[in-house]
Amino acid sequence: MEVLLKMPSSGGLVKEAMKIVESINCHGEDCSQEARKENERLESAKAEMGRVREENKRLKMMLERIENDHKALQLRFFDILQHSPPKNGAPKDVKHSSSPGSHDEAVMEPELVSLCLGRTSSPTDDSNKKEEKTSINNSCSKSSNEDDDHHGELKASLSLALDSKFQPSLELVSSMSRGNSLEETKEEEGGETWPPSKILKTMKSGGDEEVSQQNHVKRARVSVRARCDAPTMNDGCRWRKYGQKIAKGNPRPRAYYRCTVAPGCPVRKQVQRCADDMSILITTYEGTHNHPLPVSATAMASTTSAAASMLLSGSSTSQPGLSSTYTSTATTALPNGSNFNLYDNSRTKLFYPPNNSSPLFPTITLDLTNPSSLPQFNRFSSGFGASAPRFPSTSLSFSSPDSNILPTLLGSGYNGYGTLPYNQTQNGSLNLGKQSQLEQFYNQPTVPQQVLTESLTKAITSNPSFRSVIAAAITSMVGGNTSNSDQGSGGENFGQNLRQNISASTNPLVTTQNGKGCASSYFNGSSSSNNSQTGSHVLQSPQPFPIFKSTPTPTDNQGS
DNA sequence: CGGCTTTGACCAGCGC
DNA sequence: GCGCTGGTCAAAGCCG
Repeated sequence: MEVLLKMPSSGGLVKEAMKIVESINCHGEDCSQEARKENERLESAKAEMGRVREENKRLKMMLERIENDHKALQLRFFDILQHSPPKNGAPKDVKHSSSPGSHDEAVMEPELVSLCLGRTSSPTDDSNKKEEKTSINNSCSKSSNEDDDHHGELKASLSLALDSKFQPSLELVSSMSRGNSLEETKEEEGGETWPPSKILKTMKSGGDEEVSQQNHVKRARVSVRARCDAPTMNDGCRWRKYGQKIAKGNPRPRAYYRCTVAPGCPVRKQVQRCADDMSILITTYEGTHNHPLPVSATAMASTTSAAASMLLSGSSTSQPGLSSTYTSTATTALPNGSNFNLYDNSRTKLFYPPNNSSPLFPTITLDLTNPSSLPQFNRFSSGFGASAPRFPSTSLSFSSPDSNILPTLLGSGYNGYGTLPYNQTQNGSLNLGKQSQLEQFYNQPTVPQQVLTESLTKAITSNPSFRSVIAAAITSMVGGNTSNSDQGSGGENFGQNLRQNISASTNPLVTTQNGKGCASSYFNGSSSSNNSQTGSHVLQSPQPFPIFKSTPTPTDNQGS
């Protein structure tokens, strides 16, 4: 693995070394001059290595600091649990969320991956509304907890893992639920966030407890913009269309789909063409799968989960009065976008739209249409269609040109909550969104590649299941588009190498894709949307996702 | 026949 | 209260 990770080395060190090796073989009179030059190169290489060492040291310090933060948060979490009166045993659920009832669900097929989009609540009893305040994420926690009981299974919960290192995330949720967020409180007291009352009725009458567990949880919407000629994106899940509407401001109808992989799965998606560019398909995902996902669906699920987690993390930490050590220092100068710091160097950061007074359904947008405009953080997504957004929208860019961001990301402790294995650097994971950063990072001539290599090697080898997860994630980022030679060699090679060698490289997204990718053409230019949405940040992936290929959906639900 | 799509109706939230 | 809009339901029809 280590060798594989080192393969993508594309930076100056390797080149320098090659040149030095070449110089050793030189013959003739120019050798002395050449040798002098090579000496100089050697010196510069040494200097660079020194810089790398310093960087390494810096990263280690950062990691230490994050671990300390984590421990503090963990202590704080337990402290809060002890001091707050238990609500129907909810805290206990947080700690030990595995229950006999959930066990069956958690026992998954080896090729299934449990993915949680956004946050979930406890799958225990939908009538215990209060319990949900403290048992958010339990459903995913269970999966992760079960993971411990089923080593070797290809499972990856993209939400809260019960690894102790994830505890701070629970604290964040807990803190938020205790009333630091007015909106959240109102939401919870109102008792209706998602699904709507009708759905609730249906769920209750239908006796599907799994579905109703997700009530009252602030839910992120993850909107994916991608060029796609097909009616919908093939994200690996099975969807059933249950409605279609003409949305205001967009002549194209909006189609509503429901996940049918499992009978009671609450996950919905909305599909709509962009009003300004009909070739852009906007798919908005809502909810959390309450069932194992086929591997083919993990790429999208992991992507959306990562985005949702990022969004939710940001939204939670931005709540005024939040009794968390996580504070927002993100600066956004939107919409002009010249200043957009996702993170600072100290703590988990959020990127939250300035206009976030009522984040009932915060939306995060993954803009996969414009990988070429990396410095553009101000690419505003229309969110969903061209209609005025009902909810504040957050869009982020996966592709920051700032190489400094990666060390921050890698050690940012972004495992705030809504955690994903991808986010857990210190837990041997890598944020999916950061994956792209990583690719960029690799392309920087001065990056400490060895540091990264070691970190990644450690991360990957420390967690067997993570190997498969990262493979799926990387596959989703780079796997399906090997033909795009102009997309940065380092990261892509990295992904390819991983994809070819990691055990879970059987991702159907890779193996079955037939070149009908919808996102093969990139959006270049800024005409894609009028996107006047205030405070939107766009997640842009420098790599098109292989999932955006034609879907078997026979009918064109986008109308014409 | 089962699963899916289509489509008009219905409902809830929100702003005026 | 009314109208607008988004979201969902459910009957009807289609399809393999």
